[in-house]
Amino acid sequence: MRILFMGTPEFAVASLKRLVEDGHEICGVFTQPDKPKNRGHKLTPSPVKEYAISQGLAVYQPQKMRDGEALAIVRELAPELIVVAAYGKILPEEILQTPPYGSINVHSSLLPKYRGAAPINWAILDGEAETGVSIMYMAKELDAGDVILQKTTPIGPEEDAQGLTLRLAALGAEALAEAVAALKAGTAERTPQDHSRMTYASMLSKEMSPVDWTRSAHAISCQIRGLIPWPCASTEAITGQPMKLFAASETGEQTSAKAGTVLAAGKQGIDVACGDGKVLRLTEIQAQGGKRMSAAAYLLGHPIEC
RNA sequence: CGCGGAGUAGAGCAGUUGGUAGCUCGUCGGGCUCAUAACCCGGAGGUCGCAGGUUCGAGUCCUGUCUCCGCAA
Repeated sequence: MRILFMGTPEFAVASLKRLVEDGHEICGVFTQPDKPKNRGHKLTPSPVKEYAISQGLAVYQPQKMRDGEALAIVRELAPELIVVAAYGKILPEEILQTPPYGSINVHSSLLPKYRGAAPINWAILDGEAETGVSIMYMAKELDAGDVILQKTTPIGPEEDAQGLTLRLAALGAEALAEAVAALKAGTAERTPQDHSRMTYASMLSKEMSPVDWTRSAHAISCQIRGLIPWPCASTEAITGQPMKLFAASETGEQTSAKAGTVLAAGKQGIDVACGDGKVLRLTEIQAQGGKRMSAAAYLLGHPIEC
């Protein structure tokens, strides 16, 4: 099938790659314009752009979607189908309706839950037991279109958002391949979402980082895992300075110590008392100006008395 | 040229006003113990990111360069 692909981050690369490998004709790739990122404000191309170029695909990076220019490009490319995966721009209906097969989206949640920008993170933050991917037709309202198919996967008790993103990217590519095949065969289903059950996964922000130790050990574990790789949970409870938290495990032990108290610091990690009387063991951390490292390694150079 | 921090043993860190390179852990050998992530004794392991410069002498001061990290985006 002749497909126009739109996507930006690493998550979208898996889907684009699958379409290429399945032998579809990718007539063009839309991705966000290169942005000044990192130190030194270096102009950085998106992962999708890098992959597209490596495959010799035509890349388009329109600044605006509504000034007519993007629409003109789409009409000229004349795709049979538009596939969108984490593109990061809202597309006007004129564009969505241009291809004969319409426009479909790879979304990393079980719609109607977690519409919006950060569905993977919020599924973990909320302590969900499972999540998945949805392939749906794109509608005017964000992530509200009819669903073609979904795939479900359990969330591991120690899994963080970064690892889950990788798994969902692969699962999404798999689902996308099936959906495109079904569309081509004319057997694609079309199930409207139950809009009364929809939830919205808002963008993450740094304000979500500080750990409130009066919450339960499990809730804090979810917070740590859900905010990786950005903005990351942080606490000043250990040294008085903000410290990023990358991994922790619930020990199951009970304590009567006040929430936020450091109970022990050793090879296994740093044990901190939580609000529900349980103990959370921090195992991977990053001090200011330092690298991400195991709690044990950190303690070798920064002894903690307790 | 957005602001700032850091490169020293396998890992994490210290190193004062330039003067024999240290600590904790790990590792290797030996000992103790019913046993252990415990304890005791001993050993190995570093061109101090790289390249120049100042000096009798540079981990330390100066210049350049590479890499990494935090903030900001």
